[in-house]
Amino acid sequence: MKQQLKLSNQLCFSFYALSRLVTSHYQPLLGALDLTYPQYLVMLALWEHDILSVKALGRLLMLDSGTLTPLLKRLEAKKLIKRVRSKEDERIVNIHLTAAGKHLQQQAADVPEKISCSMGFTAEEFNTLKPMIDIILQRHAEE
Amino acid sequence: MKQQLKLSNQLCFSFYALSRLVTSHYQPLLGALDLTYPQYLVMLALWEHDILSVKALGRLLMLDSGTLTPLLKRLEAKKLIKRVRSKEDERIVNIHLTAAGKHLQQQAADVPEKISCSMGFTAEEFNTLKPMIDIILQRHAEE
DNA sequence: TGGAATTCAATTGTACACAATCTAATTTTA
DNA sequence: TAAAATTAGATTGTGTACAATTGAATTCCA
Repeated sequence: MKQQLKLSNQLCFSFYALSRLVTSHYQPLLGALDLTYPQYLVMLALWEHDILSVKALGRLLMLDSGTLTPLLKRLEAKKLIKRVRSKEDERIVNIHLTAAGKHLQQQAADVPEKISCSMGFTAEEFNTLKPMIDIILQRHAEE
Repeated sequence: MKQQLKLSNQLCFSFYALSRLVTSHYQPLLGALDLTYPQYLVMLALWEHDILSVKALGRLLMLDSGTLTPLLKRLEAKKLIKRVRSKEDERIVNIHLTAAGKHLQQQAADVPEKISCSMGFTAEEFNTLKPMIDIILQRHAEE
C-alpha cells in the first residue's frame, strides 16, 4: 500500500514532467513565429472560432483572466489580435484576429506535423493516451 | 492526415491541461503544509535522499537552477532545508533537511492517498498511463 | 603547469499560472 | 424597480519555468 501511494505520486510527477517536455519541444518551432505555447493555443482557438470572448477562451483552454488578460495584451501588442469590448454587454471583451493573425495560420501549418515528429509518439501511444487522459479531464470538468 | 495532425495538437494540449489539473488538486492539500507543488517535489526528493546538490535535484525533477535557486531559498526561509556550499568542491551547493523539514514528512504522509482519491485514477488508468508516459520521458532524456 | 574548456550555481529578464480582490455591468428578485 | 446577487474582465501579488548570461571553481591538456 505504501508502494501504491508512492507510485501515485510518481504518476502525477510524470504528468508534470511530460507537460514541460512537450512545451520544450514546441519552443523552437514557435519561437520562429514569435509565439509561446500558451499564445499558440490561443491562436489555434481563434483560427478555429474567429471570434471568442475572454471567458470563452478561458473555458476552452482552462485558463482564467489573470493568465489570459496579460497574454492577450501581448498578442495585441504583436498585432495578431484585437481586443474589442462588446457593445451589447460591456462586461465582455471579444478577441478578433487581425489580418496578420489570420495570415500566421499558414506559417504555423506545419507545426503539428513537426511536433508529432519531434515527440515521436507511436500510434499506440496516441490511441491509448488521448482518450484516457480526456476521460480524466472530463471527469473533473465543471458542471 | 490533416485530422491526424490536429489530434496530435490536442494530445499535447491534453498533457498541458492534465498537468495543471493535477497541480490544482494538490494545492489545497499542500497549502495546509505551506508548500507549493514544486516545493513538495523537492521535499519528496529530500525525504528519499537526505542530501542532494542543486544539480542532482535538477536532474531528478528536470528543473534548472533558474527555477530551483529561488525555490530553494523560499524553502530555506521556511526553515525546512539548509543550503550548504560544499567544501570539497565550492561550485556545489548541497541541500540538507532541517529537523522541521524531516518532521514535515509525517504531516505529508497522507498526501499521496488523498491525491489518489481526489483524482480518482482507476487501476487501469494508473497501470496504463504510468509506464507509457515514463517511456516517452525516457525516450527524450539526456544521454 | 598554466591557459582553455567545463562545470555549477546564481542572476536577469520574460512569460505564464493562479488565488484573491476589485470594478463595472447586468440580471435577479423581493 | 431598487437593492442584492451574479458575471466578466482587470489587477495585484506570489511562485514557478526557462533562456541567456555571469562568475567562480575545477578539470583538461598541450
